Amino acid sequence: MAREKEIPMDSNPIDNNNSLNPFVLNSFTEDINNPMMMTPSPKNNIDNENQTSHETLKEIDFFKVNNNDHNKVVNLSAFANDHTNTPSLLELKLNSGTGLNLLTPNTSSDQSMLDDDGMSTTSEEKRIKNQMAILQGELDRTNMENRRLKLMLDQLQTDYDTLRMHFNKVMHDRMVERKSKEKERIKNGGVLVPSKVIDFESPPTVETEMDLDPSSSLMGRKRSRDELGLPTNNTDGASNELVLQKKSTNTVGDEKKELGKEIEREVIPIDNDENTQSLSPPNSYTIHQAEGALGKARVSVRARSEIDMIPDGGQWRKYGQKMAKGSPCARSYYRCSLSAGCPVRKQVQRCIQDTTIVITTYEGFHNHPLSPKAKEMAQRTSSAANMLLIGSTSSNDVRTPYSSSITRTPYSSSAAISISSTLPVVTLDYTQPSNQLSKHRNQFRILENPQNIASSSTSKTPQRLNQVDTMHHVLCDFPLAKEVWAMTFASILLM
DNA sequence: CGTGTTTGACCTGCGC
DNA sequence: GCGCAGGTCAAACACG
Ligand SMILES: [Zn+2]
Repeated sequence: MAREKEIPMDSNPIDNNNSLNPFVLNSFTEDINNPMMMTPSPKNNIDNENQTSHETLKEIDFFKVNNNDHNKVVNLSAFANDHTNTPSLLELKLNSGTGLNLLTPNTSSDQSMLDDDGMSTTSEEKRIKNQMAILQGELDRTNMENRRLKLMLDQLQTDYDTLRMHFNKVMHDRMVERKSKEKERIKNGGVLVPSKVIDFESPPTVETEMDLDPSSSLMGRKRSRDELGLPTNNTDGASNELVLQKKSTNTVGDEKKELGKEIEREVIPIDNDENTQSLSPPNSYTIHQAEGALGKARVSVRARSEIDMIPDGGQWRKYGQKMAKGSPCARSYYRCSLSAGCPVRKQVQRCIQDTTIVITTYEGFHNHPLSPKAKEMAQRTSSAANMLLIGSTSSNDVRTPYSSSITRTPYSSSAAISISSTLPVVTLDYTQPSNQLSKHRNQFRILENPQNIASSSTSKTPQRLNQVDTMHHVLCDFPLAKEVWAMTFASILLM
């Protein structure tokens, strides 16, 4: 079969460093049975490219969407040189989504035809020219479409940046306000905050100390994303500064002990409008973050995976393994080995109830920039999402039926994932289908001080197990832009 | 030889 | 103080 060439569809490919997911105008739907469909499979395409690298200078994947969504998939491969002046042959195949399925004879075969005939007929030339013209027209159209999509991407990015900046500003204002309030409250003695589930559809109460104004926020210290224990997200527009409120959750007697040891972070809903949920954050969630004196942050990720080590772009060195009590599965301890002295650690353990679920818990902040690989991963789908997507079989589509739930446990349970102490854990749960989550929307929970819980349920394993079971309690939903919010939650630890 | 894994020993916090 | 369990250390080992 004659060698194929591909036409450039866009001489201005989207920068791979684009912080948004590199949409891949992926692969045509293949029709193997159609002899006219000469475009090879993606794999073959790559092979072909390797073989003819001098001809096919560049292949660009613009958008990558759900593999199951073939109708929306367009795959464009392109020469980097100016195709408009390329007299050589062309195969352009656009899939059914565009209604295009254009194919012209191979150059060589054309040439041979001409040679065979000696003198080419004018009609033949005209036919070819017509086809070229048609192709050119389609090319132009496709280029226009590419530009339009790229503009949309840029616009999205811009909007996101703007929103983030606004969010940061509001958070900062809140922070100042809350700090002063907090000082006063500490002066007067702390008040215990009971565990409570708040329904956002109910009117807010003063008692909850939650600010339900979507535009409101709290604020905490911000840290470089590169320091995040989780793989950082380097998306320029994704420096999601979330909200933090430092609470005095204890009685005066325990105050000294607890102060500086625990910070409770509350994240306020940005947008509760269902119509804008594609870019909306979870309605709300709260996060206990053990930090302060310990300087630790912790995020637990639940994802279905056959392998224990979910590829998160990080470089980890195993330093220990233990058989957790009551669990047939060993728990592994890893330390970041990207930089000497990096305090970031992670634990990997399979869930007792469902051994297909891998629970990975990250702790601490990196003291170094992340590896290019980790950054790249973060740029593409965000590292968090990348980890989370493991279980959903390779789809990068933000429209996957999987949602993540985010919750936090006031302390780690030995049943599910046991990390020392009573430090709370932020849990990203990507093991449940979204339809199981939807009913819990608009809910979040304020949990009481971990210390209080721990002391109130002393060594009661059943309760602990129960706690783990309810770890699935859904605090938010990610109907569309789950990657965005995975990044957001990953960056919680930056504050 | 550098890096990562394995694994028994050791440390620490907590409950009794 | 003792025992238990989680977490960490570090020597031995494996591997490229
Ligand atoms: Zn690190």
